[in-house]
Amino acid sequence: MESRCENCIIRQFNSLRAMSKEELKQVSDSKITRTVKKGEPLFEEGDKLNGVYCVRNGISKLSKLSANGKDQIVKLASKGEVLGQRSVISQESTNLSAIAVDDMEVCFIPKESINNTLQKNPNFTLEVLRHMAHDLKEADDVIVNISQKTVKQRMAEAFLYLKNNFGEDPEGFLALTLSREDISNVVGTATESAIRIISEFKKKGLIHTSGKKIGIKDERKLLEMVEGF
Amino acid sequence: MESRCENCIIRQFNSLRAMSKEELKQVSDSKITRTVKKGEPLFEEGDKLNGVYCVRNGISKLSKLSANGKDQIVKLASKGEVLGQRSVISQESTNLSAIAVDDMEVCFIPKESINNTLQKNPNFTLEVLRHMAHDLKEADDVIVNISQKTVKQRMAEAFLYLKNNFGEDPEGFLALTLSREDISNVVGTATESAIRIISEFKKKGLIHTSGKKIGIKDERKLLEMVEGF
DNA sequence: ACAATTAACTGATAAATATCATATTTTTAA
DNA sequence: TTAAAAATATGATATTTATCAGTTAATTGT
Repeated sequence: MESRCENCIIRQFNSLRAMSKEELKQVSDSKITRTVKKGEPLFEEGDKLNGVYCVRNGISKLSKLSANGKDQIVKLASKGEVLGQRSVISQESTNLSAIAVDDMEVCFIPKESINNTLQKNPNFTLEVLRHMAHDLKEADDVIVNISQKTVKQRMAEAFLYLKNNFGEDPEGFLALTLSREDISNVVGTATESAIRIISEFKKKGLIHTSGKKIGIKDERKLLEMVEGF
Repeated sequence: MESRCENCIIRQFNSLRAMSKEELKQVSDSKITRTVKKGEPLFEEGDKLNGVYCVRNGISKLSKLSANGKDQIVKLASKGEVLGQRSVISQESTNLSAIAVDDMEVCFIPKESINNTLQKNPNFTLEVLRHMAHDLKEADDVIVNISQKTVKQRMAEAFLYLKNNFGEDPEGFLALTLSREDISNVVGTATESAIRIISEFKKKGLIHTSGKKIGIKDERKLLEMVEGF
């Protein structure tokens, strides 16, 4: 199970690929592989992080608690994503909680290895910067979506997002199964509203469900709905 | 009017301060100072940027057009901020428009100077990274605010934000005067709703107005409103 | 396997917000 | 300076969304 970063394919998907052999070796020697059970936190809002987490398997939700007690899910991170980077870079406590949605396997990399490389290897820093630029662009899109689209449109968008990013299982259901509450926290609405819209979409033949599993039936119509037709 | 970056105090407020003398010299030689009149764009959504803009004076709104034809203002940038960085770094067209809210004075810095330094000076890259980490954190906060707070709470927050970031004029009005429409685009609501809430806040003695100028009268109560009391 | 807990669902209603219509004020440009 | 255009303002109403109350279904731990 335990293995060397140098041989880890996951690395190809994130900024660690810009590390030199030497640097990777150091990371590999200091990293700790950890499994996290569904529902358990990797870290929580306000924690001081002593390193970053590289996701090898499973999916984590990044969320922030609001004053009224509801969580808002800001991002769903899967294989290859590095979590906690922002906090380590700005040397502040995290503003987000990371909780496993699936059973996860992650590598913890102490911040020293990261900071060292950030200071010495401009390629690595630039690579991290590019990733963060991408995240920021996505965050801007989320802001516009949330404030300008209806809950129904955002729900449709969420289903398409889940299909495009996490795929479908052999029976045609979304591979990532979220609870209704998690869905409502992604979309930013009340859980009852999310459930109601799921029922409505089902009646209209846009999706089908089985237990908490949801499958997309009419992608075209969902897309039109997102666009506002 | 025209001056050398080496002597520019604005630089202290942004990542350019991490540049070496040599690098600054190159920037200074290639930069172009430009004035932008109120309402004119620095750049528009979809443009390919050939460089970044360093704000010397005035204020710019960064916004994104949504499908329903409304703008969402994602950020207000003032003296010292560098605009267009993300686009230059990720080598994509911008996802935001930058439009002058005030008369502005900006320096255009060709992307070559920036990219050169990004590749060679890890301190500079790290500095840019830190700024972007900060922006990303703020964006996350905006997402949570928009999805979890009422329009009234966000209006109250917007006024406090304007006071804290742009200050007040001698008569106690917010130094940055935005149109009602711009305010609604910051908050993410219909213009009529924004106007209605301004009237309500006025009646309740939270703010006072004179034409389009708005002044904060009861900061404490506004704060309580943001917190949800 | 089953009681207990939690999640999913539905209806009724209230609250928040958007939209449309229209009046008034302010700004702009000829 | 003044007519035209744009921005601000307010009322009436429709729509969207949240909240509360209660039911049914699914999960979990023993």
